[in-house]
Order: sequence, then C-alpha cells, then structure tokens
Amino acid sequence: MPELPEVETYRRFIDELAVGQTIAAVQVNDAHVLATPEDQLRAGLVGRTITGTSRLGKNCFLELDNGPVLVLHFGMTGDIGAYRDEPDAPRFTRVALHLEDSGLRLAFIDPRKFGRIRLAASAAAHQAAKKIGPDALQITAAELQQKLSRRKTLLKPLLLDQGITAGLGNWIVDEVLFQARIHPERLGSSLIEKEFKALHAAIQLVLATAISHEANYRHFPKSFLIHAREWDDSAAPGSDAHTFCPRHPKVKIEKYYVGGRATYICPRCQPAPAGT
DNA sequence: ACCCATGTTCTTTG
DNA sequence: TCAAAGAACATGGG
Repeated sequence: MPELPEVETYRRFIDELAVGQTIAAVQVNDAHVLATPEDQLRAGLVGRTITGTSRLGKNCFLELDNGPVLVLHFGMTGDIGAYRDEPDAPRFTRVALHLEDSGLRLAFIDPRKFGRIRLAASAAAHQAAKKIGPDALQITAAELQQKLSRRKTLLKPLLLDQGITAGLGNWIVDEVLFQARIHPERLGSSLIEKEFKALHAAIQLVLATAISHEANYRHFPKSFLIHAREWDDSAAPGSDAHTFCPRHPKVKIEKYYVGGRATYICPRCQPAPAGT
C-alpha cells in the first residue's frame, strides 16, 4: 500500500499521536529494518522530543528537537500503528517508539521487511543522498515536461522513478495513465505539450482523490481503473463488470507487464504507440 | 504447492 | 552511457 497517499495518511496519524511527545525508549524487535545501527538510532532518539512531521514522496520524516530527522520508508508492506501494552502490539511490529507522555507505543509494522528506518541530518540531506526528485504533489507541469521530454524510455518506468518525481507507485501510475488516456509504453520524448498537461492534471487528481479517501481504494470513484485491478481475482465467478473499462462497458481491461511490473490499461482509452 | 505482490537497488545484456 | 530486463531482498496470502 505505501505509495504517496498511504504515506501521507500515516504522516497525519503520527502527527496527531506523536508531535510534542518525548521518546522514552526505542524497542527493536527486528534489526533488519534498521538502516542506521541500533545503538546510533537509540542514542539519537531517546530523550528527544518529536517537534513535527513532513513527507517527501514515500518518505515520512519525524523532526526532532535537536536537529536531525527520523526517516521512515515503508517498502512494499509497511504500516504504522499504535498500542499501549505489549500483548496488543500489532502483528509484524518491527520497531516501536515508546512515547513518554502518553505512554503509547508507535509501531513500525512491516511483514515483508522491505521498509527502512534511519536517522538523517535533515529531510533535505536525505533527499540529496537518495537523489529523490520533487514530490509528485509539488512538481509543476513544466517541470514534469522538462524532466520527461528528453527521455527515450517507456513512460511507466519513468513515472515510477523517484528521482524524476517522488511518490508514484505501481497502482497509481496505472491510474494516472488511464485518467490521462496515455499508454504506458509511450516514450517520454513522444508526448506532446497537451499530453504533459493531461499527465500532470491526472497526477494531481489521482493523488488528491486517494488522500481524501485516506488511500482506501474501495471508496474511490467508479471512474477509476483501480477497481479493475483490485477486484480482478477476488470477484465471484460470473460478476465481472469491474473488469471492464469505466468509460467503455464493453471493453475489457488488459493486464500485462511493463518493466517487470503488472500493468493494467484500457486498450480503447490508451492506444498503443505505433510499432508495438 | 505454486504464484503473485504496493518498492528499491543492483546486475546483466543489448 | 543509456535503455531494458531480470534478479534479489523476505515473507504473507490467495
């Protein structure tokens, strides 16, 4: 789940729960998710007060009263939670921050352990170190066009590249390209100005919609492609209406692979580029 | 038992 | 140097 809208939802949760709180202890259940050595992490966190939160793409930052930030990246299966007593700890809690004032524990949950927790000097320093581009909610249409228009690479991998713009993941890129009516295998350099505008508008639309529903895609509008994907294999036999294009009730959504990632398109809305 | 999976990063191949 | 595919990571769930 953790693409930009999920991470923004987590950030808001953390902001309400943890800002103003002092970290009493750092509980490490599985050091695998630590990108900063455990002793350094503990030294940097215990006794510090969380002063605020921010987000860049899929990264969430907890700002600390002495300057550095705690960076959370949720990988493919990361989540955030809170609990009071250890028996109530969510399954797969890998790290927990004990909050001094409320007595709550903030849980970093991650079954598959692709997520990472680290300390960085600042959000900007982390952005530079990881070569992360502008946040997908902040990037302008002109900036996006400038970054894509000289690239002879398939559009879908370009949009997934966090160095171009940060926060778009596999499901969202498919949704964005569907809303913009652009095929994922178009080359960046093949788009015309109008298409860049449509692409930028679609990014804004999809992210704003997802955030407003706290990333609960089951509540997304019927005009969204995601229903074809999510319910693809969970639908009862015989009820396959959701596998058709929201705009073309007789056109089946197609699934195939682009850049190794499962990709869903409407072949009518998103015509393939010539030569494929 | 087998196959798939939301992300990132490295390796290989062309 | 670039583009694209594949693999690796670690594990749960269908």
